[in-house]
Amino acid sequence: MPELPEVEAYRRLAEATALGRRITAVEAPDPWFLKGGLAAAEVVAALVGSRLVAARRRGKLLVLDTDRGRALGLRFGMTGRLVVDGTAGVGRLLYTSGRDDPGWDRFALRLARGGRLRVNDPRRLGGVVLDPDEEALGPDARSATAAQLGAALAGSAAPLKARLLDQTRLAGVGNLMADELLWRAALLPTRPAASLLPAEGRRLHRELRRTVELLIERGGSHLGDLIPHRLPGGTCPRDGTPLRRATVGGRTTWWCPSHQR
DNA sequence: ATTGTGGCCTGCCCGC
DNA sequence: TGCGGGCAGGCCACAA
Repeated sequence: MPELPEVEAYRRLAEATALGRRITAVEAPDPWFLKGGLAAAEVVAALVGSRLVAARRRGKLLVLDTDRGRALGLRFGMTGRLVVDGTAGVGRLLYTSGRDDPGWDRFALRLARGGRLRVNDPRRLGGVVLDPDEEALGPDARSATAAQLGAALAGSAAPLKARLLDQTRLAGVGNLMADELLWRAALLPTRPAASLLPAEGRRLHRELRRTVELLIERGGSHLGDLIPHRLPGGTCPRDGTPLRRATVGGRTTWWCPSHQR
């Protein structure tokens, strides 16, 4: 599903194909997809006639800046895909259809010379905002320093995984990447966030950086080494131990009871 | 403030 | 063969 690696792929797609192009029209057929009471007419007034000048990402939020100072914020939920001129930002997403049904196009920008930038989202869990509050998000997981990661975990009795998923503390880690990261860092998801020893904190930061880069390179949050084994009967690909499954931080969580401590 | 829970959304998969 | 129930998780509202 769209976590940091997928949204980074969307960002690169938008940057490569849409920058410099003028917005000629806005298609907003689904009022539900416009968040915070936003009206389609407001989006039209803010964007039509302007030109896309930057494609940025913070966590799972994609921000498209225009030359008139307004910014479009796109969220992809669990099943949202970005498609520009018929080219999709990623191949497959886990937990969703492989089809590209036009009826699932929830929002689109028509671009000069006949192109289209659209969000195709079967489950409608994504959304659109104008001038998103980027400061409400924590530091981006790709560039977070060890000190920033430490601050995100400090003083918290919540499960480590819950804190990693808290987008206001650290932006970009979703459920699949959290399981992959903790498996690689050999840390139990249920550990109190503030219980990490200094060496464990350094290890978590090192594995966060590595995991994010690896999954961006592979092209998806579901392309980790643990993820294929997150199934009933699955075993740890490192040591063969049967994986455990439970709900942690409100999400289905899989881990190796042997090497994750 | 912190932490946990439930609901939203809907395509897909499993068992009957 | 069709049907119904459960499942997936990002995000938000709400409660304790």
